[in-house]
Amino acid sequence: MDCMNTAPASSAAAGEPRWLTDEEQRVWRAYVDATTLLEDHLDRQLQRDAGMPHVYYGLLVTLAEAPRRRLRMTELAKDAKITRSRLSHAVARLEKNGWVRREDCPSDKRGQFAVLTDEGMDVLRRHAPGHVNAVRQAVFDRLTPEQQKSLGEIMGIVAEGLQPSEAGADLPWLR
Amino acid sequence: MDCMNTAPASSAAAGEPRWLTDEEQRVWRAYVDATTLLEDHLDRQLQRDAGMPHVYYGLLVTLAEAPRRRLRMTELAKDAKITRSRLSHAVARLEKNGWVRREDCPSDKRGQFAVLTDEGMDVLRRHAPGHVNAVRQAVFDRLTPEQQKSLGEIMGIVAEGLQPSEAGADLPWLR
DNA sequence: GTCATCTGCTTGAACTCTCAACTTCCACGA
DNA sequence: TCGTGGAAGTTGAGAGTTCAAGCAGATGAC
Repeated sequence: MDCMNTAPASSAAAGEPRWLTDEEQRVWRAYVDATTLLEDHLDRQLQRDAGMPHVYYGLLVTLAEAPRRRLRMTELAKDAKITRSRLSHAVARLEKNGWVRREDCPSDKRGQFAVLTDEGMDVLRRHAPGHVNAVRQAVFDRLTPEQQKSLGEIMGIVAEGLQPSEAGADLPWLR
Repeated sequence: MDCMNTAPASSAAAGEPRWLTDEEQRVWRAYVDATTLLEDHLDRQLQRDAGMPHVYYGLLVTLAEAPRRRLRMTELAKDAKITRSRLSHAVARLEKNGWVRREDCPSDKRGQFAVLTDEGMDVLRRHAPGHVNAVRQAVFDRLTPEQQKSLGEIMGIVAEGLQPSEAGADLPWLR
């Protein structure tokens, strides 16, 4: 049985679901395979060379790009597309490494800044080339310019659809 | 500083790395965001409705598609693009749920089959519609046919490049 | 002011994943 | 018939993630 494709013998109560066609299924399989392999590949590369998983590296990059190399926890979580809980644990770990430090927010006593330390910046500088290289080899070097453009558009659309409403985030009454 | 883009002040020893252009960077960011959000979304949906993460669901699907609903552990790991270790743990868990059972391989005493049970099949039948629906909503309903085709091609290329040499797997002397 | 509610962030427990052994068995050559 | 090396699979410990609960400070109604 093909559980993405074939309709079950007896149709479900909630109306016949729209199964994936064979072609859609091939696309989906390719997507799942590629993302699994790639995330695994990058995690392994960064873990080996820089001693942290890909997500953590992304956090450091985001901080490096932020003004004064600091971001409120919630902001950082939003940028990195992870939960605040996950971020809390992650920052705790990065703090142990000395790559990030927490600072209290003066204007809101509940608030915390995650701040990239100089040491964290160094780690980034040291390992950025290796990471970029891995990304290049796995993705950009294999795609034509048109495919790269396409990929960007497609992923933009998918991300857009899953964002907790980026646009209109300050217009909650419209949701 | 922009650690995927900007060259550091002092060039690295191993030759100047080829940094990502602004455009490449936008594409990569979109990719990471979309895949993070989507995997998270699917994990959450399946965890809530079916009580298992997306990867585990994928294992059940793969087994369901296999002849006699069974696959050698190594085969299953290869199909699902995960390590044998990870699979071992996963199957242990699925076995506890009664969705998969292990069987000895008669021709190779080291070998194990993972077999999808009837109960496992039922779980799949019950929750396939919800999952397909989630995938549709997040991906296919948002893309034009051309974009879907593109996505399939691109992901195929990326996956191909990261496979432990699918083609030539039986020609190890060429590696 | 004060109470209820909301927001920002953290915590601990349960679960999952990784990595490096380790066990068992197969294959093959001397 | 031994080894010896490789393959199949598992294991345990440590790291990472999730989920629900929790605390403390902000906010708004009255």
